[in-house]
Amino acid sequence: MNQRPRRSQDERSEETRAALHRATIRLLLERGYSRFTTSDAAAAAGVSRGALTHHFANKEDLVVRSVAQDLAEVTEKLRAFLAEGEGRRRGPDELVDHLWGLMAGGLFYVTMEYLPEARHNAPFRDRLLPVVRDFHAALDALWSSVSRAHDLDPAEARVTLNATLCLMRGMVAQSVLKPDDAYFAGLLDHWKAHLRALFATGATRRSPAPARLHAPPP
Amino acid sequence: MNQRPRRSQDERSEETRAALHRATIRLLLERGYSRFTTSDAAAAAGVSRGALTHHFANKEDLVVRSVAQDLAEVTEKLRAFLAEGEGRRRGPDELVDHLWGLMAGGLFYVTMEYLPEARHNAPFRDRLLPVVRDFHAALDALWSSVSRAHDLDPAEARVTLNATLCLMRGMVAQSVLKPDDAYFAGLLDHWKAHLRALFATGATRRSPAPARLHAPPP
DNA sequence: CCTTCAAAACAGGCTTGCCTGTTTGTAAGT
DNA sequence: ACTTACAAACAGGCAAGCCTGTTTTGAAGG
Repeated sequence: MNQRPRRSQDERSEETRAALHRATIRLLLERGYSRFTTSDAAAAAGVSRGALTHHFANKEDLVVRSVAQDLAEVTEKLRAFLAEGEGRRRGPDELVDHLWGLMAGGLFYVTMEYLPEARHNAPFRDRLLPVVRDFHAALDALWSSVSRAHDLDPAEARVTLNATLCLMRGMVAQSVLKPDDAYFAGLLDHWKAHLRALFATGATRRSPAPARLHAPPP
Repeated sequence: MNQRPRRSQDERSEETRAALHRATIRLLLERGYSRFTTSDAAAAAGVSRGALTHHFANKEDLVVRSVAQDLAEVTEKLRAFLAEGEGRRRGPDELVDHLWGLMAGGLFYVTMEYLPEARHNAPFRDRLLPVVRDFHAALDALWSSVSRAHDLDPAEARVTLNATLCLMRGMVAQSVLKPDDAYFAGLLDHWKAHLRALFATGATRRSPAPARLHAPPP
């Protein structure tokens, strides 16, 4: 029937692992961590459970490496988006929309699946920590490029853009039990206005941003 | 030995249910939903598993009613905090600190435990929806009282304070895999400055807040 | 006041299904 | 030939729901 091309061992392994990575992320998104079984992962990837156990030490190992792979791909997509708009001085609105598409499009739903496990499973968390550390480092590097492109104070921009992601994480979490698109659109509009103000002032080094005009009460 | 006072049926039931509610929230916080078993809940509450099954139809029922109870208590605590500072015109810093204490002190960790289950278990979600709807309604009512006390535009204040909670949700989520207190302190400072600016301008009805000074790019 | 009895509250064992890690067996590459 | 990649059966554990008894309470009747 299907005349299989002769693949090298490395190719076979790589294809099997990649298929399992994809299946794992997809199943985490669609069914959640508690319903995610290694049998389902193998079936969804089109390989046997034996193949899975051969390539991954255990369930945690499969999830950690799948998440690492996924985050690397997300980083690359975001880098490409920012690089693409490098010359044409895009405003913050498009950045917000793109980040929201990323987060609400699955990234943070997957994150919400493994966070509880990470919180209660120390070995799992310890393996995940360097993965997300690298991800956050990559984000900070991207935020630096944004601050350079828009002449913003780098430290200020980093805080602001990290706050943007935190806001979106909270929104995605809330969206699970609050089916109200207008509410979230309103929050995004509010935030876009805030960012436009910060971007427009330039917020150059040492100059006080508008949000800092008022000293704390005595 | 211990001469038990004769309790009415209602008292017995209420005490048993309350003990199970408390144990459920505590175990969700400490061990997570996936590790949360009805046996553990009964043991932690000091009652038998039979007592649990008598008062709660199933595991979901126990969790939903425990969460509802917990959210009601949180609402009451927050209401008391706001009422207490009604006269003395507290600034937004104290509100942020109080909300952060609430969220990071357990509230959102518990939420993160049942959100994934709610996302994939439709009956569970359907039972949870009215519970959180009431909670959000109570919050909006509290935000209204804040906007009244500080002469803020009610709609603007509602969006801002809901954004505050979303930001904190995202921060708490991130804190699971980012052990960096300085990072979160920086985000909170940033947000406090933002709120101080909004509160100081008064942001009376129809008057443009500072964040709205700049029109979107053409 | 005391007895009686039904209903609610409680206690604990059983069982079935499922999922993980392991082991043993087979085929494909080098 | 020998190692790696894959396949499938096995064994152990665990938790939810169910089911069968036991105790406590409340109310009515004598």
